[in-house]
Amino acid sequence: MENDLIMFKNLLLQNGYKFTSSRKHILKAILNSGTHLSAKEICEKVKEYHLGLATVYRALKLFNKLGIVKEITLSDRSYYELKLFSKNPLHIHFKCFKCNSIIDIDSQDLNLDYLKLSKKAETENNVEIYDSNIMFVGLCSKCKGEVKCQDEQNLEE
Amino acid sequence: MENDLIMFKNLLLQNGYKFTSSRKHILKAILNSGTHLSAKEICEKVKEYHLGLATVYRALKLFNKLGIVKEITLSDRSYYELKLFSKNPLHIHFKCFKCNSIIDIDSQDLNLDYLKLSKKAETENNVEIYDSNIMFVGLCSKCKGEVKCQDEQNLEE
DNA sequence: CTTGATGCAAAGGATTTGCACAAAT
DNA sequence: ATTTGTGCAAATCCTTTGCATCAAG
Repeated sequence: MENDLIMFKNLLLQNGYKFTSSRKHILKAILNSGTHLSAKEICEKVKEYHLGLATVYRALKLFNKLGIVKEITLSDRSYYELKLFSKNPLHIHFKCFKCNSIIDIDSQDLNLDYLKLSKKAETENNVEIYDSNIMFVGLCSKCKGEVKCQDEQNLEE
Repeated sequence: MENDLIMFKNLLLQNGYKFTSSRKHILKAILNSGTHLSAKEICEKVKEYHLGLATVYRALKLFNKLGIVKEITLSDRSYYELKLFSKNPLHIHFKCFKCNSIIDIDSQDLNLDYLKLSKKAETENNVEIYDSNIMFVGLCSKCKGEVKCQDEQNLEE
């Protein structure tokens, strides 16, 4: 079992939760994907083990509570991505309204600015910030020039 | 009729949409509130005119398309707030996970930083940013010290 | 063994849609 | 007159829950 998985196992056990095979498979799916997945997508990735959607949701909720994954909500769906032990614990998301793709904006520079902004907001407003989300919406580099696009729906409407 | 309303009327007409009394009432409700409202809350505010929820949703979707309102999504609900002609077209939201209140963080300073961040992301990633959302999650100043809170649900769980 | 976890199906809540009717241009 | 908008209820989609059963510690 990979190192990360062992850490997650301990984290669960230390908090009084069981490290079941369902949870292991779900965790592995998220670990291996390296991106944000919806509950349904995760269910797809582990379908060989026949886990119910409800189980996936319950596991994700738990992982979110333990800080293992981060939930990002978008219009009407939620996506989950690795948060703990991730190489990029903090990052900015960009959503293209034309092709609907979501990309991670990762630059040392931007993340630093982001962090600074967060700290400033914290002190200026006398609040305690535990988490934050930034989502930019616009046209991705591919769609900027194109007239046609993989998802025409948003254009026509 | 207020000035803003006339502008909205023209905006609708110029785009081939009708300026119906339903739309007027919904628009006024948003204008007068000065904050973010859910579809249901808006429906409540205009209940004297007996508009169906579906009508409210349809109007909000249209207003969003025309850039009149901004849709912000949170966990599983959507909220709508004035965007066009608003005094604060861009601002940072903060959500307290204890009392669930959402507050607008408005400071010249922070918004400037935010804008800079957005511009930098745009050039660095070769994308076109049309809109953006920042949401911080944590403890508001009221809840920071308190043990008890108006919404206990989130504590117990 | 004991308690927490799972599967299934049913419930829930937000949003959308089909259709006949009403209202704006 | 036409075309777009509305109301209602039904349909959808994502997510949660109840309950009997199963498996981890």
